[in-house]
Amino acid sequence: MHGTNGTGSRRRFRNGESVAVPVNFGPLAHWVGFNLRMAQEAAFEAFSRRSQDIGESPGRFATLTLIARNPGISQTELSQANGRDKSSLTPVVEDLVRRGLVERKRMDSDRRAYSLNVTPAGKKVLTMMTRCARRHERNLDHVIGERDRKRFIQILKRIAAEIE
Amino acid sequence: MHGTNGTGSRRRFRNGESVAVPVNFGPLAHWVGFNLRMAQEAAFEAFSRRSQDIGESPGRFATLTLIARNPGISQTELSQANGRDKSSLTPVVEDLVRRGLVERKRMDSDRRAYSLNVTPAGKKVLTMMTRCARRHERNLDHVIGERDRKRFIQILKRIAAEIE
DNA sequence: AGCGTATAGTTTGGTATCAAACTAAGTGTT
DNA sequence: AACACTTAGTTTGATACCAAACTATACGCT
Repeated sequence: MHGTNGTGSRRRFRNGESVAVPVNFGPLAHWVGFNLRMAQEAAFEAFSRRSQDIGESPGRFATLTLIARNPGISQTELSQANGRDKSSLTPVVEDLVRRGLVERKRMDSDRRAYSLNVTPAGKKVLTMMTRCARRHERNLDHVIGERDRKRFIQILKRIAAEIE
Repeated sequence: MHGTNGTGSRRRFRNGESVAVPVNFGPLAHWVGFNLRMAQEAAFEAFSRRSQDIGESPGRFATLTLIARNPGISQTELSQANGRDKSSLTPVVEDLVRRGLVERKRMDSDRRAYSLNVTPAGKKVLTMMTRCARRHERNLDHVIGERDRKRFIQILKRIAAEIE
């Protein structure tokens, strides 16, 4: 950090002197939408850095966890649970299969659908990813504070479920 | 809504009957990162739909507000306040200028930098966008609940500022 | 069985984003 | 003044995503 000044100030000239002037966020400062985005991106970015250490991307993590917890899940079900369009999943699953972390076979009951399962190799990777995610979560917990945590998550869940 | 079932269940056969089986989210259910992402995306998506009504994109909104509140701000300062890379801003500002909502001129003090200002036409658009955003916020407030709102935003701000 | 409709997954086209390389202008040191 | 270094903004290349069009099954109705 040298030339950067976070997200909170800018340089302006005021009677011949360069001084730090705080950025005026106007109504954004009090609005949920804006702060939700900033928080999400900061958290994502932090997790991204962490998961680089084990050579994985954050997007793979939720996907692999959901497959592991729901053996035989289809891609459409998976995409819904994961909150992404099914078309976004195509390259992700392709990659996981190519790397031998996930096995994919046609369902007997519906030959259109695939049945996804985590392989033993996938389970090993998932264990590492989970450890990494837990460290990240501990970090978040620390920022949030133990007594607000539960309530905070509840509100997030309500927003995801109820907003229209 | 017909074939969809939200993000909470999947169809499975169990003794000859197709029944709804809840998706198992495993540790994701209790983790901040995952829920933060789901909430942010739901809120963004809702705001996206709203701002379509007035023919604008959500990304333009924060940008225009920040320029209006900080006349003469430079693109780099703006990108930092907005939490985006400066290169992401190039096409956005280009578009706002092209549509006559923002005026851009070189700074006298530094000929590399641009000085951004909202035009009268831009102010008109911003007024509409703000009204639209306020409706969205009222909706979020309703989901969050008035007594938790302040604390909730505080936590979001802390995450954005303190996570590493 | 045959026809129309619905569904699972892929493909395609477009947008938003970042990171790194680049250009042009500013700053500092000698 | 010459040189290296920094900084503002753009360009380029890559990734992640969505929405709509598409292909192939599957289902439902007659």
